[in-house]
Amino acid sequence: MAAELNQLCPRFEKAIELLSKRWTTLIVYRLLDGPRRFMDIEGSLSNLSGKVLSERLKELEEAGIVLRTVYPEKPVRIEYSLTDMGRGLAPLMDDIQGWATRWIKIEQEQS
Amino acid sequence: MAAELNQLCPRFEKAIELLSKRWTTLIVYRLLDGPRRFMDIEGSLSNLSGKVLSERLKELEEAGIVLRTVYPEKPVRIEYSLTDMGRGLAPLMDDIQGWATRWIKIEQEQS
DNA sequence: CTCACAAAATTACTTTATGTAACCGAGTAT
DNA sequence: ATACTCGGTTACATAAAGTAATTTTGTGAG
Repeated sequence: MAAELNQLCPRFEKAIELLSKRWTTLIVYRLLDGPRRFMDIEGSLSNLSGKVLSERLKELEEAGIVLRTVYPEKPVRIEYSLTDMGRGLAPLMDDIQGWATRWIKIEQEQS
Repeated sequence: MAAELNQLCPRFEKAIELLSKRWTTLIVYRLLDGPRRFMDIEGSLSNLSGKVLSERLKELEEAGIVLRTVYPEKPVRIEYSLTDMGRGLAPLMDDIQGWATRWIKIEQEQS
């Protein structure tokens, strides 16, 4: 019956909703290096299917994080890049990297 | 046929795998305020089911992020709290909050 | 001890999200 | 025309998450 005592900040909630979807963070991470084509992203993240990549890119474009650019060249070329909003996620990635380096242990196979 | 050109840091990958699971970040966020009981976490995050909360807490405990403490009181009390590793995620949360405040727009209902 | 109670977890079942692979469509090259 | 590439979708199969009932564990009442 009682409402939640501690409401979350709606922006924070929205951000989490976006970022904690499977693959989203890794796609953004890949795009931090620069613009990439559909194929390149798909090929660089194993187990990521074209179907889901397509969905995620649409969501990210809709959210203003990713920009889709069509280059009308010989074979038309489509590139995905980060907007300022997307590049604003860089410090976040650094935090994750830093935290992971400090705390995550990778298990070596025992021979 | 060709292997991926840019391998991800395994620690980074592991961190993302942990943190980008649905609910994980929000559970950790709630625990940043201090220890909480199962019921309290469940009640404070709408749509989070007890089943998944149970799974996530086990994963987080396994990963060393969350500590489960049993207090043998009148009705036994079980509290979940963050370890140092878990508290190490605080800056990340702050970054997300900062990014969200800067970039996320919340749509108001039009009357 | 047996019964009832409460919180923490689990189980069975339904719904949603993701993975797989085949296919479409536009543009080029042969 | 034929075949090939890239971006994208569709149909179908599997895995993850939501719902609600149930079990477990430990208390206290009788």
